[in-house]
Amino acid sequence: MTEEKEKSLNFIEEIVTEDLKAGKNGGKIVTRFPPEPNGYLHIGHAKSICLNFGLADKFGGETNLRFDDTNPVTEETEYVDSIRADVRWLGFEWENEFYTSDYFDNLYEFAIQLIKKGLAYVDDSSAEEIANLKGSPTQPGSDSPFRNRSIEENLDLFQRMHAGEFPDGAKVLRAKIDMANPNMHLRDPLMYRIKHAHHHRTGDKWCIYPMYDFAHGQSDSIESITHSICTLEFDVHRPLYDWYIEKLEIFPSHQYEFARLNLSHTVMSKRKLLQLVQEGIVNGWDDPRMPTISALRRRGFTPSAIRNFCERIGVAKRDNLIDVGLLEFCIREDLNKTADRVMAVLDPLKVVITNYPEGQVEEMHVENNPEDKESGSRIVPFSREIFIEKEDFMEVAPKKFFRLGPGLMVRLKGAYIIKCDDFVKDENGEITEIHCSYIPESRSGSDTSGINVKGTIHWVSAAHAEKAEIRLYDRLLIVEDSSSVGNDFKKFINPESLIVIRDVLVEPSLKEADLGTNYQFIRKGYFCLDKDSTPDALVFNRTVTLKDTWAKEMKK
RNA sequence: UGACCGAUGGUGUAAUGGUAACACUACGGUUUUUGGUGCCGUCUUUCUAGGUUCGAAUCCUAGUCGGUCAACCA
Repeated sequence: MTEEKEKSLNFIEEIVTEDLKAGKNGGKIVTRFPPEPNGYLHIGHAKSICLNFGLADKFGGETNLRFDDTNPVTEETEYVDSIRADVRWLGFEWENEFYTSDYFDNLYEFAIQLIKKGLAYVDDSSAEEIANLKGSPTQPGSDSPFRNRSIEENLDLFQRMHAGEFPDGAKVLRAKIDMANPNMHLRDPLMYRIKHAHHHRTGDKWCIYPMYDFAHGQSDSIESITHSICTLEFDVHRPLYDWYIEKLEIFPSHQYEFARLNLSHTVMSKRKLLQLVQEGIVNGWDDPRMPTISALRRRGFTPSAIRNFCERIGVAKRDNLIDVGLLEFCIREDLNKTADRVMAVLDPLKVVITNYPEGQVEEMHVENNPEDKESGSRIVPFSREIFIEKEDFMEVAPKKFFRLGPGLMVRLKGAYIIKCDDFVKDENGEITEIHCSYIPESRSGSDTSGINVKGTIHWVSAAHAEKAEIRLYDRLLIVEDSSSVGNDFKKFINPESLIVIRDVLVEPSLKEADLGTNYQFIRKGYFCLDKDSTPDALVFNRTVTLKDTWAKEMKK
């Protein structure tokens, strides 16, 4: 019985389904992911990546990775490399790797064609003059004095622009459409500008570069992209996208727009992210507080959790603000099933088990993951002196406190039940040490004591523990919707977005921790080794906390 | 004061003229050697006003609210 429930399609999948049914494009579907290599990919890009590659996967098509590199002054190879790595890490493989700059010759030829058709002209106006004549959304623009040059003159001028005869900004090539069109993008948009700049791929071959609008649709067309998917703000560009394709009489790619991802408690714009990096508010693009793919990776997120998140948030056209809690849910859901459990004590309190023989060490076999029976077990040494969390002991315990306090009993995870007999305070009234006795018959796995305890706590053996540094990460901003505070977002950085704890005590097995392996520190959250870690100085990042209903209860 | 896009629980997303549902959140219960996980349950929804129709979240009209558009950026 393969009774799979028909999952409803998003509106783009519906369009594709209909196109396929109608036999459009010979039953083929080709998409593309077109980042500009001027920054790092973030979770919003992941949504687009999952959409584009997912569509091709689902309908038997192909997806190209195309670097939209038409602006030589902002684009760099460093970004190309990081983007490639991020897309692969997310689990996608592209059919072709292309660059808009691959098409500079074609684009130049397209421009000549439009000039010859009397649909493009060279304008000597300055940027300011062009802006002034453009009008405003509510006010029609007016024609440039250069609008009616002859085809011959335009051809000559454009070729001389190409040949490098003019300085930057002296002239532009514009499409001749309609200066009074209610759509600003149709008011004789710029096609080419002069930039005597070195390009990361074409070097110094060109001194004129095409604008986005004159490059994107034609690049789609050259690659026979059937469904060109972009975000909502390009909706107003679509008439122009179609205009170029129509006038050039080339393969009719079509553009479809969806609402970009907005995530709560963070910023997503490249400009703002760059600001955080440049002003040292975070420690680079992969600072685990950033919403970039590289940061999420470093923080311990998995590709499948991110893909799952992108699936859950859906695809539609209305503006949205996704609660980062959903992303946290997705990573917990994944890691719960896959991450091995280990023990680490973040805020240690010494426990002496007074009736346990001095010098004795027992090797406890502790299961790695109760959710995965295949995961086996590991050995954790137990001895007379151990450390537990300070917060797991209270001198005066409230009624439902299932942990340690005078006379109270708990199970030490994977070991014995202990009972608190006494505790030691220093001159400040601070509890420095507690004394317990253990129940020898209660050893985990062979418990004949018949004692039932409510609480189980984690611990590490004092003589065997490793020291580590732990970095606790939390949401970047204290405001939900960063768009509500605009450029003031830096005033809302969460002061607790990063808390470093040194001298954390972790169980000895973590000495062998690998980069890229996720762990659950029992009762504390999911962690992974950070790249700053060395064999002598372990560093772990907290990916996300565990759900903590007790903490919630205490807040009431 | 123009053009375009949008509006379904707290947050997202479905329902494609025929019983408004799914996930997350919140809250309760249960299980548990993680106050984790699992399982069960509860709360909460069609922007407004007209119209078409036997029947409207869905179609039409108007309004309201939100977003986008005036870079030689993409």
